[in-house]
Order: sequence, then C-alpha cells, then structure tokens
Amino acid sequence: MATSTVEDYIKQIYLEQIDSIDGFVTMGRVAISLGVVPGTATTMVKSLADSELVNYEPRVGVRLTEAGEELAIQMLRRHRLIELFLVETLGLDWSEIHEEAEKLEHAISDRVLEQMDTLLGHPKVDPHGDPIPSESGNLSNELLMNLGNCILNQPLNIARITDQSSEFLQFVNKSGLMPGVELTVLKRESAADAITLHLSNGMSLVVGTLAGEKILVE
Amino acid sequence: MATSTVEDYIKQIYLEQIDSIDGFVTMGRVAISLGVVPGTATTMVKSLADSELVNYEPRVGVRLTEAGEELAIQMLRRHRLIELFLVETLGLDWSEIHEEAEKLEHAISDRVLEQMDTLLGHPKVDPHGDPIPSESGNLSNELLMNLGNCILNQPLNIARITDQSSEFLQFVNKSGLMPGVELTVLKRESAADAITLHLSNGMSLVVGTLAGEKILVE
DNA sequence: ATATAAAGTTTGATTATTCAAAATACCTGT
DNA sequence: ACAGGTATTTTGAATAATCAAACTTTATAT
Ligand SMILES: [Mn+2]
Ligand SMILES: [Mn+2]
Ligand SMILES: [Mn+2]
Ligand SMILES: [Mn+2]
Repeated sequence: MATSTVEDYIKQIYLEQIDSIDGFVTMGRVAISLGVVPGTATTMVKSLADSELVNYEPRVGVRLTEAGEELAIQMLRRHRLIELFLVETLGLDWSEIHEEAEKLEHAISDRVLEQMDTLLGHPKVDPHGDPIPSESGNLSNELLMNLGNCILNQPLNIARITDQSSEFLQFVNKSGLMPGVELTVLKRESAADAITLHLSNGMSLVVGTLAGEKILVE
Repeated sequence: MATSTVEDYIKQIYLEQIDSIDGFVTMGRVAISLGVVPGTATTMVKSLADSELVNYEPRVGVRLTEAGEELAIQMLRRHRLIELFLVETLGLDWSEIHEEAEKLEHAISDRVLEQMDTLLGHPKVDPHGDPIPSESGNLSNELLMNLGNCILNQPLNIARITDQSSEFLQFVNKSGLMPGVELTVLKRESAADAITLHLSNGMSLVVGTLAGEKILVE
C-alpha cells in the first residue's frame, strides 16, 4: 500500500505534469510543490521509480507511469470529493477546506468515499470548480476561457478558480467571484492591465489581468 | 504534536487502565492491545514517559499522567463522535465503523469535529452505547447492569455493547440486540449457563452467560 | 531451594522520511 | 572555451516506529 507521503508526491507530480511542456516535472518543482528540500525530492522520486509509479530521468525530471497516473487520479477524486463534502455537509468555508482534505484524502476508505459520492449526488466539480474524476478514473479536461480572453459583453458563469492560495480565495470570496456566479466582462484595457466586470448582483469591479486569468468562465 | 501512533497508545492505555485493578497496565496488555511485540511496547512506553504522557515503572507497568489522560479522553471523543457520524450521516453499518474511526480520529481537525458534534446535536453516546466525552473532557461513567445480573421480568433497554469485535457485533446485529432495543430477561439458569430473553418485537432467544454479560442494560 | 516458565527488557537491524551541506553536472553569457 | 551560477545529486545523519532474537527478572511448582 502506498503511504500518504507517496500519495501526495504522486498527486502533486500529476498536477505539475499537466502544465509542463515536455511532460517531465523537474526536481525543483517537485521539491517546491511538496515543501521539501531538493535532495529529499530526488531521493523520494527514486524510490517512487522503484515502485514503478514514475519514470525518473536523472537531471531531466519525473513522469508518471500508467500506475502512477491511476493513483494520482484516484487521489484527486478523493481530495475533491472530500472538499465538496466538507462544504456541503459540514458547512465549512470553501476557502479553508484544502488543508483538511489534504489529510483526510489518505484516511477515508473507499466505502466512505462512495457513500459521500452518493450523498452528494455524484457531483462533477469541487467547490473551486475543479473537475472530480469519475470512479472509473475519467477526468473531464475541457479547456475554459478566463476573464483575460473570454468574449466581452456576454453573460458568463464563473466555472473555476485556478489559484487556490487562501489569499486569492479570500479575495475571490470578498469580491463575490465564486464558481457559479454570473458576470459580464465589460472591457479590457491592456495598457492599464485592467479588466472591468459587471456582476449579476449589480456590482461592478476592476481586476488586474493576472488575477483575471486565474478565474475561468464558461 | 502527538503522532497518530502516540495517540493510539495513549487511548489504548486509558481503556486498559479502566479495567485494571491497581491502575497499572502491563507491557503485555499494551502490546496485545496495539498489536505489536512486547519489545516494541516497552520501547514506545519509555518514549511516552519521556513526553510526560505516562509514568512507567519497569517490570510493573504504565499509568497515564494528567496530560496523558487528557489526550486519551480527547481521542475517545474523536473516535466516538466519528463513529456516530459515520452511522448517522453516511449510513454505514455500525458493526464496521470502528476501523474507519481508528484512522479518521487522527486526521480531522478540531473545526470539523465541532461541526460534526453540532450536526449530531451534541450526542452523549456512540453507536455501541459508549459515552462520548464532552468537549471539556467530562466522561460519564455510570455503571450499568448486564443481562447476567439485571432484574428479571422487567422491561429494560439495551444501553451498551462491551465486546466490539466484529464477530460479536455481527451476532448482536443478527439477533436484534442493538443499543436502544427493549427487552425482558425471563430467566437465568446457571447450570445451563443460559439466559432467556424476550425482545419487544416478539422474538425470544437464549444466550450464554458470557455473551449476556457483554450486553449492558438500563 | 531450584529448575522452569512467563513476562519484560535490551540489542541490533530495518523501513520510511527528512535535512544540511558537500559534490557534481549543466547552462549561459561573454 | 570557460567562469559563474543554478539545478541536481550524493553523503551522512536524524527521527519515528517496528521486529527478531537474546537476555534478564520475577513468579511458580515441585
Ligand atoms: Mn495529502
Ligand atoms: Mn479543490
Ligand atoms: Mn487510531
Ligand atoms: Mn464505539
């Protein structure tokens, strides 16, 4: 059985791999994303390679094997289902559930997971709008527009928040830009680096391009 | 912070201490109750003593300190609240929740625990009838009669099952002797080592004295 | 009072995970 | 082509938890 440390490494490598060019994740990225020193990342990745969960090329990086990807997706399902459960059933704030799910994802049994899934009605997205893989391991991967490149003057729905630092989520909360909210992008001024929005609740606000690109819509 | 191993040792020592004569728990009991070899128990207990959670007397046994008892009761609260939550909210079978709670008790935050407590309406007993310590650490300890020593021909309610092996719980389930059920003890024949019961649902059945003593009533 | 048996402790090793610091390889700009 | 800088790997050590097997104490039973 994979330890919770192994589960975290694999999940994190998967996430990093998604937005990597060549499919390889560097040791530096692994280290940062898991909060360890580079030497630890190297050691651990070599051991993951021994377990056939990744392919490791010294001085190049890691890439998940089939088995690794399967485990990663399973962990993603656990993590996201738990996050939704914490919000829906226990009424926690969606900006503070990540750490909790980070621990629980290793502790609950498949039995409990399925029970949660049923109770929640087989949801497709978590509170941040991230897709929840199906039990069979299917992960929808439609690419969405963001506030920096979507159509102007068209009602859109916020689908997903890609920066999940509690700082950004707090801002999103405060500004009423949570997933599900309807809005219209009024204008974009590249010189001013600004995007002007109009929310369905009547509020208008301006965000910078960098922030806007972290908010996906559909 | 205490590791989950430490939490388990302390909780288990507390449980063993309750039904010990002199208040000391032997290394043998610690070892069996945690499923480790005796040498491991000795080593671990010495380290618990270094952390001031227990007092250890070589060749005599362990006893919890104030701090140890506090931690033990906190873990008991977690364990039992989680068990009830799994049954009430997630609809799991009460005979299969122990192992689950054994892992979750180390993973959930205080925040989530309080949320569960609120959702369940500050319950006083878990699905096995074991008392749930209050947030302040109070554990009710009324002693109950069992089917082997209670009054005859008097309607009573099953309050608690003391043997929580899945084998026994399965039998309890099958026979309809879960906590909350009403019954009357018709007769006890010491020679036959048998106790005859009449359940409120009309069923009658006979159990051995040993089994009967594991079922507490009030 | 001794020999056994039972219980408990020690010792030496192993696995998993991590860090600090030294060593090495690779890349870049001149 | 090479000096310096950056990334990566290696080495050596630490912590937590465990086991097997040897050893020591204490209890028991003749
Ligand atoms: Mn995690
Ligand atoms: Mn999420
Ligand atoms: Mn436990
Ligand atoms: Mn219980």
